[in-house]
Parts: sequence; structure tokens; C-alpha cells
Amino acid sequence: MKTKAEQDTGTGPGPGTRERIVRTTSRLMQRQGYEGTGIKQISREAEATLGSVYHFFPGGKQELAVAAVRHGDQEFTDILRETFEGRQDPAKAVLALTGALAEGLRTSDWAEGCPVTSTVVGTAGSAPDIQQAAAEAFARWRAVVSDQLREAGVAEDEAPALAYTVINTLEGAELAAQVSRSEEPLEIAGRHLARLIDSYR
Amino acid sequence: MKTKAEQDTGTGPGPGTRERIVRTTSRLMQRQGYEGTGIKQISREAEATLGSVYHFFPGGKQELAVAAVRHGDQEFTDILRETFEGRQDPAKAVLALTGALAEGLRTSDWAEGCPVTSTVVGTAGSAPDIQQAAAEAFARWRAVVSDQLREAGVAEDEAPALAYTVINTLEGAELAAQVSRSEEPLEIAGRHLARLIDSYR
DNA sequence: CTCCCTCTAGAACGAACGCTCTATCCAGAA
DNA sequence: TTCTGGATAGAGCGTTCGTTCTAGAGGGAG
Repeated sequence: MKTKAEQDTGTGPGPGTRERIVRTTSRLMQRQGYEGTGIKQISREAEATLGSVYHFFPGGKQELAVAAVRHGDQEFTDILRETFEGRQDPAKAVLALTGALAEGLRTSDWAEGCPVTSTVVGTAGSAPDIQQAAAEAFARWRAVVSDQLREAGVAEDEAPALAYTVINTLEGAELAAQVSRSEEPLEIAGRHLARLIDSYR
Repeated sequence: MKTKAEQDTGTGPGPGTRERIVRTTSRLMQRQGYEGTGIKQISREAEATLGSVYHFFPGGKQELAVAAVRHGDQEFTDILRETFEGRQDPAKAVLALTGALAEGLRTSDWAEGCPVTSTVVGTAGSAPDIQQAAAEAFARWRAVVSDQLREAGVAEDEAPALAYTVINTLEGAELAAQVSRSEEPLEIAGRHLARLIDSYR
């Protein structure tokens, strides 16, 4: 058996058991939501036994969901950073972003939208810790966008609010794209957000 | 016992059984999502027995969800029409709309967001008829907004796309508001949408 | 060697799930 | 009056749910 460090960080031949469980939970809840995803399905698809799941996540399904939301948070934060840092113009970056989101939806046959949204919807009232993890994810994404907007010349007192709308419009457009199985909402959102950003520079 | 017409249309002392079931389903799925809502809970809270539920909705849970989505569709279509028709300026109408959405969220202790969104999320791949009913709802809302924009002077070839972003941004902002338990995302979305609309007139 | 501790393994529990089924009620038709 | 059929009523089906629990595997420390 591998040492603890290897198990938990995945420095071995593949991802460790814990990492495999988190990734599987995130993907399943992204597709089926929190209530639609069972722990036994997670353990089956992650190729981990039920014992392992409860060993790493003694808090049960809720703790799993929080970990999955944080995983999705980190994933999209990285995408945001990469997309914005490669470009000077934030309007162009937003267009690249909508393209990437559309591609992700299309290549998953419109099944994989925002992992945070699908996990948190329906749990809002009953699981405050999941809700808080989702709120932190949104806040982090906004902070990244806001920083990039300021660097590109948007006024200090306008950038945070503009970042709010950028993230929220992307979220809404991705949902519409998923439901209508069409890239159009995302394309249009990109154009309108680019126009809105340009109007603040 | 009342006649069939009275039962189904609610011309009696209160809403008929069928209408009561639909309304309860819509409210519960708005709060808990599709998978998080049980048929027995619906029958209990609608004060209808399980037999009645399956009598009116032999298609089971999926048929119930479709009816609930259509109910939410009609509800918000009415709100849209009332809000826009009372005002000349569509930018002002959008601001009124964000205010109304924020109030609905706040007065339900942030539990009741968009009934269509919360019902359809997580069912995208597995229940095509629910997905289609949701797509039709979004399309209808867009059509209402698009008509009002054209009447207010937005170009014919810009109005449909602009309506897309109006609806999608409202959707995303309402979700963010619910998760963060704050009216701020909706207020900001209203301001930015008003600015975007004005830029097209 | 033995001990220890992390991790794996899966049987088992009570509760809840969606749904089926038969029985009953009762106003209007004949 | 009897008959009919929509609506109500809820027990019960098999399945799955989240969770608990005990048992064992296996490498490092003493």
C-alpha cells in the first residue's frame, strides 16, 4: 500500500482514493444535482468502497457536496485566470470564455453545466454549508474578474459591480444554453458583455 | 360533490383538486428541486390523496413536473406583461422587475427562486419533456421582452438577442442573490441591463 | 515478531422512494 | 330505483436511499 502522502495527494500512479471520490462527486452532481446523486453511485463510479467514502468524508453526503463545490470552484477559478491573463482586452477574454463554456456543454451532449449551480440548487434552505461554499465560489470568481477589469482600465468603483454581472450573465446564459441545447445564448451573452465592458473603459 | 367543471377550473369555493396539486408541486419543486420533492409530500401538502394525484397525473412525477413548469411559465409571463405594459421605458421596466424578484426572494427567506430553473436543473439529460417545457418557458419570456423592446424603439434585428440577455441575466442574478442571500446581484443586474438597453435606442 | 493505524470491504438497518392496486364514495343518468 | 364513472382513499409492492457497523488487509514502528 502507498503511504498516506501518496494516497491523499495523488503522487502515485494515479489520483488517490480521496481525490477520485471528490472528482466523481463533482461530475455526478454537475449532471444530476445533489438529491439526484446517490452515495452508492459515487462509490461505484469512483471505484471506491462505501467504507472508503465514509472514511474520508465522515460528514456524509453534505460534506461530499461541499468538497465537490470547492473542487468546481478551484477548477473554474483556474480557467478564469488562464483566460484573462493571456489577453489584454477583458472583452475579448469574455468572448473566449463563452466559447469555452459552449464547447464544454456541447462536447458533454449538454449534460455538464456549472457544477456549483447544479449542486446548490434545491439545497438552498436545508444545507447552509453547501450554500456557503457556493457563495464563496461565486465571490472568488467575481474577485478574479474584478481584478482583471481594473487592470484593463475599468474604474475602481465600477469593476466589482461589473464583475458581478459578468459572472451572473455567464451563469444564466450557460443554463439557458443547456436547457435549449444551443450555443446561441452564450454567444449572445458574450457579445453583450463585451459591449457593456467596453462602455466602462 | 361538485361537477367536473367546478373541480377542474376551481369555480367552486376554492381551487379544484387538480389546480391545488399543480400549485403545490410548483412551489415545492421551486424550493427543493425535482429529485428533492416526493409525490407523497406533494399529496400531503396539497391536501389531496395519492389516489387523486395519480388520477389527474397518470404519467407520475414527470407529468407533474411538466405541469408545474408550465404553471411557473404562465405565472412569470403574466408578471412580465404587467411590468412592461405599465411603462414606456423598458429600462425602467427591467429595474422594476429586478425589484420584484428581489422582494419575492426576500419575503420567502431566500427559498423561492425561479420555479422553472430549480425544477429543470438535474433533470436535463434524463427527462426530455421537462427540459422541453422549460425551454418553451424561456422562449415565451424572451418573446414578451423582445416585443416590448421593439415597441420602445430597439431595432428589429437587435431586440431578440437583447431579450435573450435580459432573461438570462435576470436568471443568473436571481440565482446569485438566492445563494448569497442578498439583493445586491439583482440591483446591479438591473442597472447594467438598463444601461445595455439604453445603448440600443 | 507484535502492535498500531490508516484504509478497504460490504452486509445490514430503518426510512423513504415512486408506483400499483383494490375498495369506497357519491352526484347525475336512465 | 339502479347503474355508472369520475374522484377519493390509503395499504402495500419492490427498490433504493443515507448511514452504521464490524471485520480484515497491510505497511511502518517498536
